Amino acid sequence: MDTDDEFRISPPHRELLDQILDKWSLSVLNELCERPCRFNELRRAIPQVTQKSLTSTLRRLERNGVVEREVVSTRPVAVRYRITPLGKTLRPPIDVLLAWASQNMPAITRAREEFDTREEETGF
Amino acid sequence: MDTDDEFRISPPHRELLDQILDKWSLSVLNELCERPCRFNELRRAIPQVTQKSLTSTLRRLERNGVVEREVVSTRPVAVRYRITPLGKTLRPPIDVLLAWASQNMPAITRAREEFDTREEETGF
DNA sequence: CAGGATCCAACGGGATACTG
DNA sequence: CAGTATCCCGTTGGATCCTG
Repeated sequence: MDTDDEFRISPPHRELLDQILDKWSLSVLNELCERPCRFNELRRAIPQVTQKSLTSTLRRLERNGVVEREVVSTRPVAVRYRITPLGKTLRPPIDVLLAWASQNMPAITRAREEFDTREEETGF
Repeated sequence: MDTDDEFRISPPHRELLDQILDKWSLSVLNELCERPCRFNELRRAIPQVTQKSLTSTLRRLERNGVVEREVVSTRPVAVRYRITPLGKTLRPPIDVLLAWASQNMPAITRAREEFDTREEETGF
């Protein structure tokens, strides 16, 4: 009876999604899907991200095995980030999600406007 | 040439995903996909959520048009939350995502362990 | 029952300065 | 170049008390 009552989304799943779908991860993955990038290339590609956030995002993605970090020992050092095979498998789910977002953005915008005007009338 | 260089994920998409894939939204949507629920039913169904977080989550989902709020004027009042047609269209994308998570959880767990032990060796 | 209001601690994220 | 280290602040989230 309690078979799936405790089931839900499960904290591990939740945590995983948090780590991979967070603010900058999608942009980074998007970028790395097209080509390997160096640190500052990524910064330029995603202008709004700060160095700190980019660093922690990359670390997180690396830890979860979807991004790979390769240090080229030149002078000065170069670091090359690339997507892993595991990381590539993320494309389809993400694309499905983004497709959903694109398709339903108009409906959602309308819903928001309705909601907001309803709030104004009621709230005041 | 700069055709899709500025493209990326677009803030609206990003914001949308933030509002719908956040910590509690998935659990709530999951619950409401099965049946309409009252406020305290949801609290019981998702024990870890606080009243405050549940309230704001429901408001957000309502504003985005994926959840509907119906007030039944009894004594005391009852409030019934249900998923909207738009909300139902979220199922497939979410399921794809969760399927990915389930399938790759082992690989990810391994990646994390490897990363963490590598860190220990290097860090210290 | 279904929240609103408030207080507070923790965390993420930005800005800045510095390093191998 | 690719970060690390610090400071700082705004937002998030929990806990608690209160209400129509």
